[in-house]
Amino acid sequence: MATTTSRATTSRTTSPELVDSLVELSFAVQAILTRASAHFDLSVTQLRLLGILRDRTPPMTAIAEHLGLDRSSVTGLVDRAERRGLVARTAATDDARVTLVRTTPAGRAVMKKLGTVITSEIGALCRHLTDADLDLLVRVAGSVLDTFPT
Amino acid sequence: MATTTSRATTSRTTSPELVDSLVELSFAVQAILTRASAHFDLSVTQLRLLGILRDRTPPMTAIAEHLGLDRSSVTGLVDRAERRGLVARTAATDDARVTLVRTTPAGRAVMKKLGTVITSEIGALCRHLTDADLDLLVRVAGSVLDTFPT
DNA sequence: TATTGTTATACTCTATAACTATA
DNA sequence: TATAGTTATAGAGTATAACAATA
Repeated sequence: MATTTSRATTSRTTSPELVDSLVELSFAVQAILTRASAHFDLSVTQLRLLGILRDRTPPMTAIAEHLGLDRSSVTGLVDRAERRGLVARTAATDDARVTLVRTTPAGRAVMKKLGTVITSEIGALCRHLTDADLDLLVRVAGSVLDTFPT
Repeated sequence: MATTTSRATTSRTTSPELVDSLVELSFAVQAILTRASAHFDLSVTQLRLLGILRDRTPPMTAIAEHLGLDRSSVTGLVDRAERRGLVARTAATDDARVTLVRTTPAGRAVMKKLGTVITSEIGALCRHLTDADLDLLVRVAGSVLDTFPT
């Protein structure tokens, strides 16, 4: 399966090293996010929710699409965040079916603190990289994400 | 925040771009793992369990340490995997308290297929990178992981 | 009829606390 | 006493199916 005798010029084999590197790196970053969020009694999903609401006030359905979740899952997610005073539901004025979600001041305060912690931990993760490697990492990661169908 | 007038020579500020790049990249990889695992009715946690057992037959406690979970969580994890015929518990001969976990042929077959899918998807994620950038990514990711206290 | 959001239900994942068996 | 593993319990996260309200 790894060896293709005749293949298009645009195709190439993917090395096991690349797969392992990216997968392990993603688990390392996720571990940082999990630990930092837990410090504020949040799950990574709650962190992502607050991240989405940082500069938006989207309908429930838009949140579901962003997170790749079913709408019913987002109902519970927002329920729990709202119960803790981190977000608030508001009715849309133009369409009575739509519920908009926004962060509360408490939610924004938590995100600000969390951002500081996460930045520090990511910095520690990369502490042995040269400045040149850091720049390249940002460029390459950005290049990957730009062409990734989210 | 970006300008620090007095700081140690070993310290440096971490750019928001670096944090965003690594976090988003990790979510992209996790999304691939989630989708690929779901294709075989597995969670990412079950995938990690099978990954650990690829070349080991560890005690329950070792699995818990590897995954950063409580031992009781691993009990349920292995229960569900065993119920599906993917792993099997065996008694250790030297210490009657210890339970060893191994993959079954069915578990190894699933992992083989999953590996193919994941490799393909990671390859697609990186399809726009040059060969030089791929090498860089592997080298930098490896460098980060080598110095990361897992 | 189609869309938005919720509810009911069920399963996985996870932790804490208490327990059993063994060392 | 200490360690390995399980059980009981509780809660978060997720999906499917059915539903109400609105478009």
